Formats: sequence, C-alpha cells, structure tokens
Amino acid sequence: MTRIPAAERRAALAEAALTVIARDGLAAATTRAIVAEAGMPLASFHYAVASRDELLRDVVDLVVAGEGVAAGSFLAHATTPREAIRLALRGYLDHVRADPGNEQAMFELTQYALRTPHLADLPAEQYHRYHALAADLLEAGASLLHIEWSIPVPDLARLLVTLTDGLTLAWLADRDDAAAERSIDHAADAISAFAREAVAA
Amino acid sequence: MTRIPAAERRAALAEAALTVIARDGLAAATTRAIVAEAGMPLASFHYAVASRDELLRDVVDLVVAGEGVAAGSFLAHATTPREAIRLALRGYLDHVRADPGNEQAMFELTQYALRTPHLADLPAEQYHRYHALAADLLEAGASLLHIEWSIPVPDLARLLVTLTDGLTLAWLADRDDAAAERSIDHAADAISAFAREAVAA
DNA sequence: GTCTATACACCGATAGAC
DNA sequence: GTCTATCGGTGTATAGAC
Repeated sequence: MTRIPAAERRAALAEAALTVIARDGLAAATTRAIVAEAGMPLASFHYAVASRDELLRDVVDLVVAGEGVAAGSFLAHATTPREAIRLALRGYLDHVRADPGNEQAMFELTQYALRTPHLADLPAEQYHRYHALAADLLEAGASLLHIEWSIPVPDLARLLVTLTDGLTLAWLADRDDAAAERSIDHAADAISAFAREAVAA
Repeated sequence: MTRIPAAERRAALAEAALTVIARDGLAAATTRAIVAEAGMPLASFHYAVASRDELLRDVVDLVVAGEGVAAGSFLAHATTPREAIRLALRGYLDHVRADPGNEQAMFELTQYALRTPHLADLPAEQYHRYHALAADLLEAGASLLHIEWSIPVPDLARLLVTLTDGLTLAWLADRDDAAAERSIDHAADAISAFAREAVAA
C-alpha cells in the first residue's frame, strides 16, 4: 500500500468517525466501524492515534469548525433586529433538520466528554467557541442594522446559544416543525427587545 | 433468599440504574453494574425485565416523574412575572447544580433513546410531559399574579423548556455560575414581556 | 512501514443446578 | 423461584509476519 503521512490518516479517521457517529450514534462508533468507514485496516487506527478517546477530541474540533461555517450569511437580508434574529434561528433550525445526525453527534460527544476524565476539559472549550461565534454574529448584525445591544454582547451571545441548544433538543425529541417555528418567532420577539438605536460614534 | 415480586424488583432495578447512570454515565450502566448497585444476582435482571433497553424505559419514567416534583414551589414568593420566571429558573439551576449527574443522565437517555428503534418514541413523550408541566406552572403563576400571557400558554411553555435545556447544557459544559445567573436574569426580562394585566373574568 | 492475526476483557443474555 | 456458571459475541489494543 501507499505511504500516507500519519497526520493525514488521523484527519481521515476523524472525518470517518464523525460520519459514523452522525449516522449510527456514538456507541456504534467503535474503532472497527471507524476504520471500515475510512477504508483502512484496523491496525492503522492506533498507528495514527493514541486511543479512541484521543480521536474523539479531533472529532469535536471538526464539529465545532463545521458549525462556524453554517452560522453565517443569514443576516444579509434582514432589515430589523427581530428579522435578523428570526432568520438566524430559522437558518440554524434548517441546518439541524437537514442533518439531524450531525447535531445529535454533537450532544452525544459533549455528554461523553463530560464523563471521560481525559476529555472533561473539551466541553468548556467547545462552548467557549460557540459563545464567541454568537458574539461575532451579534456584533456584525448590530453594525449592519445600525443598532446596539442594551446588554453586554457576551451575555446575549450566551442566551442565543442557550436558545439554539434548547430548540434543537426539543425538535430532535418531537420533530414538531410548527412548534419549533413558533418558538423561534417568540424567541425573536423576546431577544430583539434588547436592541436599541445606536448612538452616533 | 426471600421471595420478592417481579414488579418490585423491576422498580428497584430502575432506581439502581438511575443511580449508576447519574454517577458513572449511561455507557457504564451495564446489566452487571446495575444488579451490583441493587444488590441482586445477575440472573435476576432478565427475570424481572425483558432487556436492558426495556429497563431504560422505566428509568426515563423515573427521571421525568422526579423532574415534576422539583419544579413546584418557586412561585410562592414572587410578586411580579419577572420575579416568578427568575425564581423558577434559578430554582431549576440550583436543582441542576445540586445533582448534575441526574440532569446529565436525562440528556444521555434522550440521545440514546433517539438512536434506539425500540425506544425512539420515548423522547417525544418525555418532552410532551415537560411541556405540559411547564404549561401548568405558567397557568398557576398567571392566576397567582392576576396576569395573563399574551401568547398561547403551550407556546410559552415550550419556550421555557427550551431555556431550561439550553441553560443546563451550557452550565454542564463550563460550570460558569455567574454567566448562568446572568442568562437567567436576561431570560426573565425577555419572557416576562409576554405577561400583561388580566382582563376581569 | 503496513497489515493479518490474535490477546484479553467485558458485554447481554441464558441454561441448568439447587 | 433463585442463583451460579457459562455461552457467544464484540470491544480496544497490540504482537509479530511481511
């Protein structure tokens, strides 16, 4: 077989692991299932990565990075804060509906990491990045709409992530599209109350 | 050994399973770990219950019932809608902080059930009961404070559960008490905007 | 360097002794 | 009815042939 650098194999294994977790769940993501998905022999696994838990660390990085890409480009068409929040949350829900397995994978990984001593630091970092991402979006939206937020942006960012997590969990549980959209509309009403006209610079 | 009815053993096993899951995680809740916790021989497991998955069904019932008990008695001291929401969410967060393992157990069970064909119907039922519980609390609060909600109570109930789920996930991930309390304060501001003076009956 | 073959622990579930 | 002993299968990880 061809010679493939270990770092490259490692990345391919992380991708394969995410595919398996999204499709079949974390419990089904055994080393055997992962190498089968990646088209590698079993022994390549521990050649490229120290342990299954170490690979899951890479997978979390992968998921968080992907979430960042999905979050942008909703604000472009909004003309009011309420519409901006509503479109952002709708966009997020669409993203979840289009690929529920990926979102489930994220929750399963977070819960597993919290229970695993070697990975216990991961969820805090993961949420720190979510909060930073939400804060960036809020700043961008404010500048675009010439408004400012009446509470600190980090606080509002956390509240926004709280809403997306909660919306996702409820939708995953009951798949009630109409109820989810009503939640989003009400949440947009509530959150946009924190917007006010910007004072001139 | 003494003769113990199967139904009683079944209940004892569900309690033991919840203890193990809350302490060590769902992955660690093997049939062996559960019977060890319950002080029973291994064979008693499949004598009392058809399969491990069937027992997990009982465990979800147990968790949901427990959640119901924890939710009451916050409203008693509130004099405004904002305070009512704030105290309810604070009370919930205190409950999570006092026993994080129990809340983690709930999330792990929900995600597992979604992945398991025989249990796939459970999460919808579970969230239906959460939503009903939240709706009851909102009705009680409204009657106590002589207000009414400006959006349908089921909608507001779902939004409230969304917030508790999101708050819990973020706190489990980063254990940031101060940030969680700020989220609660802002959420209470936002949600209490849906309260208005009641029209006389 | 790469992969086949295997070690060893633990899983859910049950047969069969008491 | 109750429990000990065990089955068949799968898990992570690795030794050793190529």
